[in-house]
Amino acid sequence: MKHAEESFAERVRRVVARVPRGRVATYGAVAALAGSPGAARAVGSVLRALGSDSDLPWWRVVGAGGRITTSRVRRTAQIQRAALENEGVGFDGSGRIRMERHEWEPGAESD
DNA sequence: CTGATGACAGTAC
DNA sequence: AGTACTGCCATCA
Repeated sequence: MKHAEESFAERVRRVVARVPRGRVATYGAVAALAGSPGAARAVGSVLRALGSDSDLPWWRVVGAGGRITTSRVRRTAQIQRAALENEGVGFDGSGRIRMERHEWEPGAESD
């Protein structure tokens, strides 16, 4: 069935919702999966405007190289890191996520 | 439609 | 390795 023209935000939410627990995806990857490669910044805007009633696992979206970029908005970085560690995501000594271990590979969701 | 903004990304120093 | 600057793209006034 054909869906109506979904906005970029709609597609982003859908992609983020697909990210399995214990895995993370970069903004760039989400943007590409949403159909607009290079729109990483736009992805950030979408996630920022989510809301408290959103069940979207926004914390599974990280910056390039597994860096937490949410520090730009607030102390959200602390919450995000706690949530990720809670899911079993490992960080290295520099506060970066071990992407080699936790980078989400679309299609290969079998763990 | 033009301009400003922003949970980014890549390059330069 | 950390900071600064530029580029890209979607949303908002």
